[in-house]
Amino acid sequence: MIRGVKTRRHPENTREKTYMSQADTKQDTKQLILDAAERLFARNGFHNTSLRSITSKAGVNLAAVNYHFGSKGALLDKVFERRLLPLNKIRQDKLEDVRNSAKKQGRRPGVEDVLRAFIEPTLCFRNSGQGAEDFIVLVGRTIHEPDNTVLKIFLSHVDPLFNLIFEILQEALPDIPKDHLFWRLQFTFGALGHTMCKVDRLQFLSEGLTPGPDTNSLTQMLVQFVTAGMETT
Amino acid sequence: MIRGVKTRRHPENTREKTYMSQADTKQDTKQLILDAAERLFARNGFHNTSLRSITSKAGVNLAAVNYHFGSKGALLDKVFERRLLPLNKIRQDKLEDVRNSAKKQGRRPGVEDVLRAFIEPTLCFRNSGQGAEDFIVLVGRTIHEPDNTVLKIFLSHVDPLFNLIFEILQEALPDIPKDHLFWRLQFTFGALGHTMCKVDRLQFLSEGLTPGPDTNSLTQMLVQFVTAGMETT
DNA sequence: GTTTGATTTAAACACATGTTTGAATACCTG
DNA sequence: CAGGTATTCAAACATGTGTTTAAATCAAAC
Repeated sequence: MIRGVKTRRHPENTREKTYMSQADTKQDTKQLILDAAERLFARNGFHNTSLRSITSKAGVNLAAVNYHFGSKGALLDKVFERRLLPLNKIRQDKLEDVRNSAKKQGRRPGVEDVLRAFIEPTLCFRNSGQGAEDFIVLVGRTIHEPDNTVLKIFLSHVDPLFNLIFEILQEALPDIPKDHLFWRLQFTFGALGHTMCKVDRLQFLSEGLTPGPDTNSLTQMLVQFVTAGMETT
Repeated sequence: MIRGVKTRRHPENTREKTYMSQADTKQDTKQLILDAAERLFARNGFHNTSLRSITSKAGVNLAAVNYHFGSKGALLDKVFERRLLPLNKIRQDKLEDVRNSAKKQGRRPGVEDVLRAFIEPTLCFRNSGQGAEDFIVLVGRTIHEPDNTVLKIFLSHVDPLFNLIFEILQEALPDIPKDHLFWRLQFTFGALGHTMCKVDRLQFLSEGLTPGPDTNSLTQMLVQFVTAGMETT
């Protein structure tokens, strides 16, 4: 947990959950709040979303957020955690697959493989369940979040993964100076984050083109783009 | 002006500025507000910046913002306008230089030239005067701004330029499908916007490397990266 | 049925927000 | 100086914010 969460009657903090058959109901409320918060944070931003709009969308009482999560910031933390735990597992597994199968074959990891291992699960996560599209937009935006409190909550969930892909990229491209590689990875994160934000808002340019590509071809386009940028000499 | 700005005693709306020698003083106050707002919007975001923090940083009265600008949103509009008018002029001129000198020589515009004509003035704008660094961060963040009101204010200033570079890119790469080119340009905007945000916050990854490159080498790295991505087949 | 603890509820709290007001002040014109 | 306008100022306004409280409700345990 990042920020000191004010907890007095927070159920998570009572010694033991004595009555567990109430779990269903409580999980329901928590899920409803998480779902509503995810969507509203993604659409309006953290600071521009009120707890009242969240709870009214979720159909629960205003005090439920502070009761179940402790604070608005802790709620954001849980919104990230719920999706990022499984997503990061997938990305980490794929990245280490690329690394290991290269090592087994006595060669360097392929740049395109590394980038795809990171990008594909991220973009495909959109199609992985209700509300997942909102979450992807939320993440894409949080990368550029001005508020440091919000940014730190997010980074605490993705920092290890960012370090991992940076390591493997160094193995894939040992001849490119480390600081160059660092910035090329930043360019990649920028392109990916932007894609995550804009993928379902076709009205970016004033002309009404861009019928909105499917996830697979978008992934392919992005991987191709950043691979070329990463490998150029 | 984008949003309906509530104006009752707004000086800009009086028929004529009869007494012009007060312009100095008034401009002072407006400049002070613009400077403070630019910095605070960049650091904390639009919604997380209060008019009270702006006016207290500027050393002026709280009511000055509504008096001189009409509303908080109109202030943001002017913050963009002040910097974007000259910056867009430079970028447009450079882009049309590339286009025209190619046409004169009877060849297609060079992809790297096009991208550099857009990226170089943007990143170099950081070094162009006091507060310009803040503005660059502000723009980089606004690209991903959740709030539609804020986003529209920004887009109204950059839309023509985005269309121009898209046109010239199509001339430079006529064999690449239009929708592919569109997304590659989006990837480029994403990478550029991310760079604008992160250029002076070295603490992105947990390791403390990245001594912060100078603007020129960063420009070179980014242009090289996106050129390769744009040209790949 | 009574007790016990978890959860929900309506109300309030304390404070921050953008905006507006009317009087005071500053400044130029005649 | 007088007259008039532009600007500043302190105060208030109306509303929205995250959080807290104490009572009410609920479900299982004994």
